[in-house]
Parts: sequence; C-alpha cells; structure tokens
Amino acid sequence: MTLISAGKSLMSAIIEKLYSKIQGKEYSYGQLFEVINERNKQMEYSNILAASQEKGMVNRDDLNLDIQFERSNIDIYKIVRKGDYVIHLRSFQGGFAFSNMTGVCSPAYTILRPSTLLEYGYLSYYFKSYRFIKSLIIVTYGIRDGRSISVEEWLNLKISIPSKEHQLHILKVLRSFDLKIENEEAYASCLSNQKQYLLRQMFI
DNA sequence: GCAAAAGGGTGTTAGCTAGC
DNA sequence: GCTAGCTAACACCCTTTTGC
Repeated sequence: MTLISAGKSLMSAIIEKLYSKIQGKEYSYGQLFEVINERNKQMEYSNILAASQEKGMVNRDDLNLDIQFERSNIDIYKIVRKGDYVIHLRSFQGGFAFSNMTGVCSPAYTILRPSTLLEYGYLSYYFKSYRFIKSLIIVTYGIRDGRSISVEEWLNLKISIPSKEHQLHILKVLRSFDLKIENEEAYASCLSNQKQYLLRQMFI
C-alpha cells in the first residue's frame, strides 16, 4: 500500500468518524438546500463543467474526454454557482459533486444551493463518503445506467447539523488532510517524471 | 502477447407529460 | 401549439479482464 492510498483510506475513516459523531440540530435536506433550475439563456457562461467522481465539479476540458455535443445548445445548460452541490448521473455510485467554480453543466444534472445554515463546502466531504452513498440506496431506483435518485424523497431525509464553529473545525481538519494527500500526489508525480527522465538518459 | 469483450465514467438526446 | 422539465435509452471513449 502506498503512502497516498494509505492517506486516502485514513481520510475516509476520519470522514466516517467525524460525521457519525455529530450532535446538532436535525434538519431535513429540504430545509438545507434549494433545488435551482437556472438556465444559461443569456449565454452568460461558456465554461462547461463536468461532474467527476474524484474531484467534484471540474472544467470538462480538463477531463481528457472527447464528448460530442452542440456548443450552440449551451443556452439550455444549467448554471452552477460556486458553492453549489450537484446531483449527477453517477451520484448513486460517487455521491454528490461540490462546485468550487461557476459555470454551466448538462441539463440532466440537479443543482442544489445550500442555505445559510451551512458553511461553504461543509458537506462536500460527507457527500462523497461511503456512509452517505449507502444512505442514498433508499431513494435510488432503476438498474445500472438507468438508475437515478429521487430528489424529492432525498429532500425529506434528515441530517444533524452542528454549529457553524463546529462545521468550520471539521472542515479545517479535513482540508489539512486533503492538502497533505495532494502534496504527496504532486511529489509522487515529480519522482515519476524524474525516473522516466533518468531511464531515457541511460539509453542515449 | 494480443484481440475481443466487459465494465466504468461522463455525457447527450428523444420522447413523454404538464402547464400556459 | 409551444416550452420546460424529467427520464430512459443510448453514445463515446478509456481501462480492465478474459480467453486463446
């Protein structure tokens, strides 16, 4: 097991632990989120976002995927704003995606805008956790590709939300771990490049 | 070792329904 | 009749697995 995969496993365990111990006021998701259906009619945004299971909402250009679509159709795309959460086509497998940027996304997505009860990004880690994905089973229907999440039913589910101070504390802990893993990944990538370079030099 | 099949990830779009 | 919203079906590409 590499340091990075061990770090990721530890991160998952910490997320499980932190979010399972929360003692706060109970809210339904419907009280915490508003479903937004804002379309890009004025062609205000041209950067198209895609939901990746690993990194949340990212620029589609960064995905290295050749997706065929009519660019003139982006007026019907939905606007995702910074801080929004997105229910995407694979949410039943990878949880909900958090957006760190503003842009447009496929009309097949559901956009959730958090209320002021939530700190920026507070649920971004929880929505990717095994605990949360498991909880989606009761509001998921269909088989394989046809699977989708009943947003209406999900909005009725309950969750405990701690004070904003506690939310910030949890975020601080998780972000520091996240940063550590990112640094290790960057370091591993540098070492790999260096190895390739040295191997090339050996055979010149 | 290699080709084919299967599976996974991300998305578009056609068709249906409801509201105006 | 038009438009918007929703959903199932399907497209496309890449990676992994399987069988020979």
